[in-house]
Amino acid sequence: MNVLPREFYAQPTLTVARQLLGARLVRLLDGQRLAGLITETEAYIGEEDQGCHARSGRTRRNAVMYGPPGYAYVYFTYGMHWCLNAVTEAEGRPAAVLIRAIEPVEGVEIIAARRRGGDTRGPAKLTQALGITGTENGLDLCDPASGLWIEAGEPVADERVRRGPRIGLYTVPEPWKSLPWRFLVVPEEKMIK
DNA sequence: AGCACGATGCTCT
DNA sequence: GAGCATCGTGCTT
Repeated sequence: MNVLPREFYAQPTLTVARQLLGARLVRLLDGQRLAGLITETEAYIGEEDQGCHARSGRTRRNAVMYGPPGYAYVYFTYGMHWCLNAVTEAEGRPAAVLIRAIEPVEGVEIIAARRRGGDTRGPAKLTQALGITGTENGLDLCDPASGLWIEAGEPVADERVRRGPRIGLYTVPEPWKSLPWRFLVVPEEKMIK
């Protein structure tokens, strides 16, 4: 067990988003250890980022983002979905990395049962698979006692990483809408070539 | 394989 | 009252 320390999350958000690829997201649920390797992330950086939930300043919803790094920011959206972020940078600066996809590696059968077909590619799909809801908002990702944490994984080489615009920011103005702040691991089967 | 759309309810103005 | 950091379905190429 090699839990990522708070200093890791205190780094610039783009660095954290890139370095989280390949890391192991672990969830202790009903005494069972569920885990997946992170394969897609997005960075949301400060009140100046018009795609960030903190664009209009601090509210009750986004308060965790203003706190110290290494905590879980879990928000509710579209009337039915929960999404998981890791808070980054110094306390007082609202920034976080949205975890958009994982590849299940532990508790695969349980994950498959919680998610039809075991599909965990999608920010609301992985939270459903791991049983993450508003209850987990504000949990310390650096403390396994919280039941939700991230461990160091296999480093992912630059050749396997793609960057692009963040997903779903339909009404966000440029340049924020198009900044390449999304990071994803190219699937093994598509690497041939 | 890709696009369009409806579901559904919390959060903030 | 408007606006979502989405997902599943159903229909079109």
